[in-house]
Amino acid sequence: MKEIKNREQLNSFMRAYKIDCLFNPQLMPHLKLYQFNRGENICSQGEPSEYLYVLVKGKVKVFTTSPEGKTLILSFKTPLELIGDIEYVRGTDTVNTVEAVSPVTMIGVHQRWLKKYASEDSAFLQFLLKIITDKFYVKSNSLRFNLLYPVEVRLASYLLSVSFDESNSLLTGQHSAGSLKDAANLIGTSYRHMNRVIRQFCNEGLVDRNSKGILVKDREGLRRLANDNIYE
Amino acid sequence: MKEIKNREQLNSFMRAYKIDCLFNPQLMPHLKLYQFNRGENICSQGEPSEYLYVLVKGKVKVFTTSPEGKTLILSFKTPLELIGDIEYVRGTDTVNTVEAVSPVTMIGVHQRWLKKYASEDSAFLQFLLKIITDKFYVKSNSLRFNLLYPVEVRLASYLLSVSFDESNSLLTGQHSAGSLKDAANLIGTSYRHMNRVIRQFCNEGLVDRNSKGILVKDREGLRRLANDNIYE
DNA sequence: AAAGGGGAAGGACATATGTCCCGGCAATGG
DNA sequence: CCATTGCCGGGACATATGTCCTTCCCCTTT
Repeated sequence: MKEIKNREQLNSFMRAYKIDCLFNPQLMPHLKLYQFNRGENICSQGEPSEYLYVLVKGKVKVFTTSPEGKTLILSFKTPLELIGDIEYVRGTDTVNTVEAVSPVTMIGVHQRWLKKYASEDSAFLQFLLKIITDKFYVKSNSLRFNLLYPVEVRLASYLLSVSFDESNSLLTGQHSAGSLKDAANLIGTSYRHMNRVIRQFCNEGLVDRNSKGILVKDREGLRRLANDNIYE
Repeated sequence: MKEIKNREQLNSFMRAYKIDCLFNPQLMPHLKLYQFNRGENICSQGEPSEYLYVLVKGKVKVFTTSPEGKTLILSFKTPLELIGDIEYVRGTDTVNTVEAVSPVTMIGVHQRWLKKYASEDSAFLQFLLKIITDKFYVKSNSLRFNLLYPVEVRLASYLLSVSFDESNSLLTGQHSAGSLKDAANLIGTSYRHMNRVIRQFCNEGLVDRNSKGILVKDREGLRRLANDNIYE
């Protein structure tokens, strides 16, 4: 993570997403712009939550780790989205880990200033409400999707999510074996079973396997299989 | 549903849950107290959402119906809880069906008055935020639970939820065959498989099967099996 | 170059869950 | 009282997924 000290850029993001009116004047000086590299963690489960972030560019994945050490994917998010909102409202430690899957830009503000200047600000509260409510709605769908569809569909959906960012440009299309292990954990299945499904995808010409990992070949085919993408 | 025209009772509920300060004076005259019978629907998926309800007594179950006609349980709720909050914030039709599983008392207020008198009220907005955020948190856990545990555990959990109300008093302990069919849909499995699991429960002495349906025999045993109850 | 180590893919088997269907029992109507 | 209908429990089989373990390949070390 590194801070981008560019006031003009920060303002232009706020104008682009029409969020400049959400932060009252006293809050403005405490807004900062941050850049995260691909693979970097924005926040980690269990750690104290200090900042509220507004995702304005790039894509992140949100996942949780169970007591037994299994990880489970919760969602992928693209702008406009909030990170750390639940923790801010509940006053708890970070609930889920958030990782950048493409280069990510965020507006960050320390909870201290929000408590001081925004906790009575109805425009800001309404914005929080809207975002959290939408998140809740998405999670409801995700729950349904996960219980109703087999690993095959979830994997297709996962591959689409990590291969393309919010502008739909190809990120890599290439997934190393290491990241595949993650992927298995993330969609809630065993590595073994995932291999089975990958093999099936190879036979169907959807992806290709090489010494480096696997490569997405037929994006449209995957999309057809995934129907509706759960993870975003 | 029937309205209970008892101002004193309404006020005593509000005092008991310390929510009297949430509704500003203009809103007060528009609060009504409603009673729902066991089995009655509070709201139904797809219908326009008009009221925000505050659950102050009893227990409800929340479930969703997929395009293919499968129903899936989302949660059980006990006081203090809101019904219709997501719909109010998003301005959408009812997302999930909510049904009373015990006699239920709710405070209801039409969205029209909320929009008029409460949309800038930061105390009320903060309350909404808190409740919805908690809901979101619970749903995250539920998602994890559903993906990590087999039908056996979910069924035990379900039986506990529908057999006992919020004061933990026994509701019926008896589940008719008809309601079992629902149960299967609700926990996201086939009726056939549920029967298998019930048979297993019988062998283990957890429940008993008779001509009328099944009867919970060993509540503690079920609780042990369910670990942590997902549905509430 | 030979030997060893580590990780990844896939075989073999076990378990969980779904689908189809049949036989029995109870309610209903004649 | 008997025949019909419909629902329910459970058998048989199919499919999805998990677990364990062996084999193979690549890389490092000697």
